[in-house]
Amino acid sequence: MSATSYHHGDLRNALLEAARDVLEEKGLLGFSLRETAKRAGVTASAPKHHFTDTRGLLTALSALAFRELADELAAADQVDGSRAERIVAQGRAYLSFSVRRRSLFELMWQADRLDLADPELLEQKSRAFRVLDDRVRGDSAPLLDDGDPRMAATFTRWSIVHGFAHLTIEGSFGTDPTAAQATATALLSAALGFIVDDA
Amino acid sequence: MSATSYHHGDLRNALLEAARDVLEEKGLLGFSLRETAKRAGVTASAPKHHFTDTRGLLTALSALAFRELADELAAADQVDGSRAERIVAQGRAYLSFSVRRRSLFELMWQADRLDLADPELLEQKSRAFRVLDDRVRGDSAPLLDDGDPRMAATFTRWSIVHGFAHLTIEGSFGTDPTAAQATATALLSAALGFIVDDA
DNA sequence: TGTACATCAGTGAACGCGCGTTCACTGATGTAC
DNA sequence: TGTACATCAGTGAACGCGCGTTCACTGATGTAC
Repeated sequence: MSATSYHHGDLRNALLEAARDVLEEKGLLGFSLRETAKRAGVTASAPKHHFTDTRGLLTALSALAFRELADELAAADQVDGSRAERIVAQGRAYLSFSVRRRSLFELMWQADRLDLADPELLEQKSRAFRVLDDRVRGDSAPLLDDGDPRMAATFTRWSIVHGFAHLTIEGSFGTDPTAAQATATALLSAALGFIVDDA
Repeated sequence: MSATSYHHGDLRNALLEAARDVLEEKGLLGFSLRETAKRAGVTASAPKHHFTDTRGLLTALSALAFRELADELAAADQVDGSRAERIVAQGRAYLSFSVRRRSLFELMWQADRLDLADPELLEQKSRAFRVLDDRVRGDSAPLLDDGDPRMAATFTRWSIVHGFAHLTIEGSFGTDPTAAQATATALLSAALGFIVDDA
C-alpha cells in the first residue's frame, strides 16, 4: 500500500474512518457519502466497490461501533467486586460510551438508516447484549429468546441504562455534557442498586 | 374560511397536520417542507409566512406532541389506586404514546432538527415532565432544578420508562410492535414496582 | 355607507445546491502457462 | 523468467432529483376617514 498508488490498498477501512469523522463533525443529519469519499481522498464513485450504498456503509460502521461498545462493556466487567458492582460498572461504561461517541451512538439506533438484517451488525449487537447479560456470559445462546422469562432482568437493566444514556445526550439532564453525565451516573448507580438482586 | 378562497384561513394548523402525516408516512428521514406544503394544498413558499423554516415547523409540531403526551400522562394519572399504581399507569401511557406516534416521538428527541430554545417547546416539554413528577404535580416550580436531590426519583423513573420506550420502537424487544409493547409493558411495571417507594 | 389604501397571505416561476448514481475509461494487480 | 490476459479498484465527467429559498406578483382582508 503506497500513498501515491492508484489503488488505495485499504479503502474500505479508510472510508469507515472517514465516515466516523464526518459523523462526529456534521452529525447524522449532515452525513453524506460524497463528503466521506472526499475525506478519504477518493472520488465519489469509489465507495461503490466496497459498500453498495450509504446504508451499507453506515451499517458497517454501526457494526464496528457495537463491537467497540461490547469491548468497553467487557472491560468494565473485569472490575473486582460483587455482581452488583460489575453491573454498575457496565452501566457507567455504557453511559460513557454514549456521551463520548454521541453521533455514533445515535446512529446505532436509527433503524431508518441501517440494514437491520445485516449479519455482521446482528452479530456485534448481540455480542454487546450478551456482555450486558451476565447470566449467559460466555454462552453462545441465541439472542432474544422471547419466551424466556429469565431474559426479563437483562432487558430491564438494559432499558434503564439506555434510558439514562439517551436522556443524557439529548440534554434532559442539562446542556453541559460532563455535568449531565455525572448526574446520570449517580442516579443510574442508585437505580441499578434497587434493581439488582445481589444474591 | 372558504375552501376555494385565495387565503387559506388556517394554514398554520393545516401545515402542522400535513407535517404529521408526512412524518408518519415517510419517517423523519424522508420529511420535507415541500411535501408538507403540497399536502396542505399550498405552494412551497407559503409556509414561510407561518414558520421561518423547516426547523421552525418541526419545533412547533414537537411542542404540540409534548402537549399531547402531557395530556395522556395526566389522563393516565387519574386512575384509582395507590401512588405506585398511578406511576405505573403513567409509564404505560408513555410507552403507548411512543409506539402509537412513533415518528413523532422520535422527532421529539432529535435535538438536531429542533430549536431547543423555543419557548413553546420548552413550556410543553416541562409540562409533560411536571406531570411525570408526581412530587410537584400542580406546582409551577421551574423544571430541572439541578441541585435538588428530590429530583432524582423523577429522573430515574423517567429514564426507565424512556429506555423501555426507545428500545421498544427501535425493535430490540422484537419486530412485532404489539408484542414488543406487551413485553415492555410487563417488564416496565415490574421495574417501577422495584423502584417506587410506596409509602 | 363608501372609498382609498395599507397590510397580509398567498402564487408560481426560477435558482443554485449537494446529493446519490451512471458510465465509459484506465491503471495496477494477480494468474496461467 | 517472461508474457498475455483477466480481474480488480480506482477516475472523472455527467445526469437527474428534490430540496430550501428568492422574488416579483396578486388577490383578499382590514382599517381610516
